Amino acid sequence: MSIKAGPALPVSGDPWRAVLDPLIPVLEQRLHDAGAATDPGWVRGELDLNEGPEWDVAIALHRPAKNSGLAPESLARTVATGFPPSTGIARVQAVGAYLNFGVDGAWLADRTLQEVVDGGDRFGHAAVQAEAACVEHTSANPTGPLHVGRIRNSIIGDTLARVLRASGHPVTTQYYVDDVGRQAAMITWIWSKPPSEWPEEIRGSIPGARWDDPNERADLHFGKPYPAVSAYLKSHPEAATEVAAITESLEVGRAPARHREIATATLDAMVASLARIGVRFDEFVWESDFLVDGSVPKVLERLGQAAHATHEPNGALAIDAATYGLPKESSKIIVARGNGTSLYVTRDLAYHLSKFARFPRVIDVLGQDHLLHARTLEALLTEMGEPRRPEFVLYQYLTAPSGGGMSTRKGTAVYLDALLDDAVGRARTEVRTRWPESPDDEVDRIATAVATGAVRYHILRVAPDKTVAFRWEDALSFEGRSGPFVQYAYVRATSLLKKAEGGGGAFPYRGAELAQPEEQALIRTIARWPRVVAYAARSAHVHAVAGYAHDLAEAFNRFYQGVPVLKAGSERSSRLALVAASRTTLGSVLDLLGVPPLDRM
RNA sequence: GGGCGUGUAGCCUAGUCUGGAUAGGGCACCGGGUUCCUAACCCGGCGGUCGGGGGUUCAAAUCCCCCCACGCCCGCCA
Repeated sequence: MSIKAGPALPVSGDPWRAVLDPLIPVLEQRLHDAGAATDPGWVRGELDLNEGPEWDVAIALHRPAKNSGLAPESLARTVATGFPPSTGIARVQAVGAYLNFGVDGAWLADRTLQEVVDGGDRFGHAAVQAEAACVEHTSANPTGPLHVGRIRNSIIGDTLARVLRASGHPVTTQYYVDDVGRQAAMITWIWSKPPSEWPEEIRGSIPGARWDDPNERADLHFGKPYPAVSAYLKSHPEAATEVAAITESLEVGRAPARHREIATATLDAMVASLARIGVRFDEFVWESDFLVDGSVPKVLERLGQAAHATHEPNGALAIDAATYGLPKESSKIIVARGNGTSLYVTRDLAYHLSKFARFPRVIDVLGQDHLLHARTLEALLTEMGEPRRPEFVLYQYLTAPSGGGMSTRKGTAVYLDALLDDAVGRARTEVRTRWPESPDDEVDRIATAVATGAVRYHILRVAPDKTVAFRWEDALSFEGRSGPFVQYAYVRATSLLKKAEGGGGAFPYRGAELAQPEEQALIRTIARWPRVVAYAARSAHVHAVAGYAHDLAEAFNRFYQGVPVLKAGSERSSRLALVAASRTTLGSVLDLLGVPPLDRM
């Protein structure tokens, strides 16, 4: 199951609306006159873009024919015969039980180019402001470098934020930093003494490089002993007790000296990795804040008085999970330990209350392994009498090349930085063969953008609820359905416009001059963009944007291949206008995907 | 055992919510294309029991039921 983000406002500048809106009542009237009245809204729901060899818009008439006892084929013929003129419609034909409408290509070209000129970079974006939204994503514990298994969260979250912004929502992105859980406590525990005093099992297990290299990045440095510590604690209860003591000290706001420093340094390094692929955060919310400001104790107080609260023999506070049908074997949700300290879900509750106080819409990007946590959170919100709910966007993890999850402990993790380094290296080789004379920093600039585009697109092209196995050769692909493919189309358009010396870039056009099949196909693809934005925002299916990006780039490449522009005759200006519109739309698409645009590559 | 998710050509994938015409792409493979705007491209070919079975329907990849396979989750971890 996947839980989708809610509705988005309709976007502006949709050329198809200018066709469909007036066509619908006409069609309804025709059906009525033919003796096949339809339910209100039926035509609007069924009539949609449905491209065929000779048509753009189609509707199947089986249903109204059946309801009225007519033969579908004859109904289609009756309705098609003598169909009155309608905006943008050039042809109406009945094919079997289908009614097909062909759009006037010149009209659509004029309309679409005008929309792009009017909208500019905001073509396809919402014209009105929607409610403020908070998108929480990534939120990985600051206990070591980010690996690729988690990166889907960051890229989907970042892209969703971009898509929602385009559809009119002022968006705040948040990274929820768990600095008070057991994992953070483990890091603090081991680093609270010099490595020379570490247990041999931990010190000896760190392979290769020095663990005390002061020049090492903080996430690698502080995270290095983590897997060994985790294993060590399982067989050393006295050490586990020490870690528990740290957890308790965090709970009351008395963190050990270096605790925050380590967490901050580690987080900074992780965020720096994400910045390489254009993922940025508006706010970092520290879990400890909710302990310090007293909101967690308040949550516990409310839960203690809740209808299904039970007190365990050792003093732990629980809520009866059976009431909510949660698949908990214990059928209890523990919200406070026997020693009175809070748990992740309790603190998350406080966090969500704080989000509800600020944002009309609250969206959480979560790995599907957190589904039960999401359900638990909802159950506890109900228990507290809180009516509001976050919207969850769930995704499956990327698995390791060997199959199975990526795990630092098992050594199956592929780190984000390693992936990016490889991608940049490969891209550099490609760029160098094309631009042997360019200076190194220029080659690096292009290679970095290409690598970023490849990696982001590789993640975004697949629906989030699909489990995908990470494979280097796929992630580093620069051809076919890839980020660089889209970047390349943008480069071609940019280069063309540069050579055309358009100055302000405003080229007079006449839609009637854009009649080549490649031109018409490209125009139809551009015209679809506003609907793609609206759909992606409504459904939280950001992969629809990636799919569209390929369609648009492909349509442009075919046009580029088949239709001369600079050497064209009287159509030159119109074609340049189409190139400019393509570039604007491609730029907008790249922006929403977070794939960097390039002027050459 | 229960919950959730996934299953579409050799490999990857869109479409499934909201049933509709010949199931779209990409990789790989085979064959073409550059005196011309960047060949990270374009054109053609090859390749499909939409996991299996039943059902509903004029019509099923799509909806319903059963089954199979794989992944994740079911902690006083996060």
